[in-house]
Amino acid sequence: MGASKTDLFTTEQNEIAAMAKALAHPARIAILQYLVEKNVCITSTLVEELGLAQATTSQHLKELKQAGIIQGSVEGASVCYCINPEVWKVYKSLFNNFFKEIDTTGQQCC
Amino acid sequence: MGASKTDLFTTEQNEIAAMAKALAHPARIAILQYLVEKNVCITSTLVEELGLAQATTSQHLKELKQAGIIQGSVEGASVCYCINPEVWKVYKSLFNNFFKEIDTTGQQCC
DNA sequence: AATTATCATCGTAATATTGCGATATAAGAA
DNA sequence: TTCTTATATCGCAATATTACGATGATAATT
Repeated sequence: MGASKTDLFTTEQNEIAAMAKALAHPARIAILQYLVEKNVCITSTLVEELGLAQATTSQHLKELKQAGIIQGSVEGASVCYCINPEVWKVYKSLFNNFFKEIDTTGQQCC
Repeated sequence: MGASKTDLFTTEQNEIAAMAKALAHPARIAILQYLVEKNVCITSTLVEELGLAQATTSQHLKELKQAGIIQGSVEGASVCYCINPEVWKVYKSLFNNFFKEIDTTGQQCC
């Protein structure tokens, strides 16, 4: 198979999973951290930064862009990427919500 | 390929990515939500709940257990799973940290 | 106009994930 | 003991992901 049975789950569950999937690679985490740190947008200094091939880096950027968490604008010959603040907030609040209530006082069998 | 080049990235980056990977499937999100809601530990009422085959459900539980976020204890013939509160907190704080500072006032090119 | 630099995309190889039926294992009931 | 119930694991098929070189496309430089 290899494909998730998305129809079995709620929209929210699928959304959270999709967001998590976008973050499920160290290179993509590294890209996001870099973009947050250098507030300024980056082209592909990232290629040098990451140590991955240009094609691979481009592919990871594409995934992040498709997830909506970053956006890119053409800047002459190069492309400038940066965090999409609104989507960033959505991610933030969704994960915050997800990890919120956990009642340790309830009975546990393990 | 299909395997990530983990050696290129920091331990933190690999950790966050690994955590995100554990959450990167709607069935696993559903399992965690169910375990949080029913504070009480569950065996495989989950199989009925999820609508996936028993083998598939077991596999997802295994992944969550390997990620450390849930733990299971044998309860006679059945197994009782529940959230691991400490690891849950680690996830919570790591994601919180990751999504923390974002300076929208900085100059942006997109 | 020709060359170079910066990306994106295509094609391909290696590996991982998802899903399920079938089978194994262990506990409890008949 | 034999049968049932509850899980885990094996083996397979379908698909997805990761990575890279090669090739395009476009903009800037010479």
